[in-house]
Amino acid sequence: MASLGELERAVMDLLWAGHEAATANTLRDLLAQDSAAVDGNAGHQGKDLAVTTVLTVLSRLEKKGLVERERGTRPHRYQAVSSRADHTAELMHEVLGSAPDREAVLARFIGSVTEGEAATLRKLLGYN
Amino acid sequence: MASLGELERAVMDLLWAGHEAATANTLRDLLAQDSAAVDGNAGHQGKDLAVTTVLTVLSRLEKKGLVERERGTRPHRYQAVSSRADHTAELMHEVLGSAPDREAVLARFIGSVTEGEAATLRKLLGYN
DNA sequence: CCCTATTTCTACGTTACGTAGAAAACTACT
DNA sequence: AGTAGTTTTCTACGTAACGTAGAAATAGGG
Repeated sequence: MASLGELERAVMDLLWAGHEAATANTLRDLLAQDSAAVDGNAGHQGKDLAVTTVLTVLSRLEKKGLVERERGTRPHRYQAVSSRADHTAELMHEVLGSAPDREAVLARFIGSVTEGEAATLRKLLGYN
Repeated sequence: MASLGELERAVMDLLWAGHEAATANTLRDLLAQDSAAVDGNAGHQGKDLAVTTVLTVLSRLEKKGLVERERGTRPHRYQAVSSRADHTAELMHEVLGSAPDREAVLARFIGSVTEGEAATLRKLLGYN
């Protein structure tokens, strides 16, 4: 239920970028950043969307619980509820799910992780 | 691109069950199993679907690359291309993606894993 | 009080999915 | 071979999600 469309993801990317810096974005900010992304960026094309389009997407993201909106200030301020890393990790858990074969899944998962990441994981799992 | 609908997942569950046993399922098999699932099973309701419905779903799953169909035999035989565990692990990697913050994601992910699973992971990662 | 920026409402096109009828292809039985 | 039953293909419709945006309502600023 937490899958994102292409544009939704693009918007979340902008909001996530601001999440680190605890930035509260206005619609204008987002549109500006989006246009700026035209240069260089391979992923999303800065398609010069209508403002209402982005607004709609923001509303949908809010309904999905991914975005929080400050309604007090006049240009409302939008921000990601959680960091991209948190969100992604949550998604991973969702995918892993409550299958009866969780451990088998983890085994396969670990099997195809880079050595560097394996090292990171060892560190994270603590020294037994 | 590999997200499944409710019915698609139900069908995959049947096929995955057969995957272990290297069983090649015919449409009849699947329908029978599905009806059988009416008893007890909490998840999917054995809704007594039309045969064509299941066929359609199987075709879509085939197009998605999740199901392989033997066209030689007359009642075609359907089977999951990979085990559920493999598929799920793959999905997890897909979610983890090629983000620049892969390690951060892994950190969050590990943070919310049960102790039993953590132990499993340690084992899988080798004694370091 | 009026203009402009912002937000809300409403809506349309596309695609994925659940669902299945009609028809075609094939098997089997007489 | 002819007919009946089974299996597969083709086509299609309804719903929901998402990209997209116009029209209208709202709120500040001068």
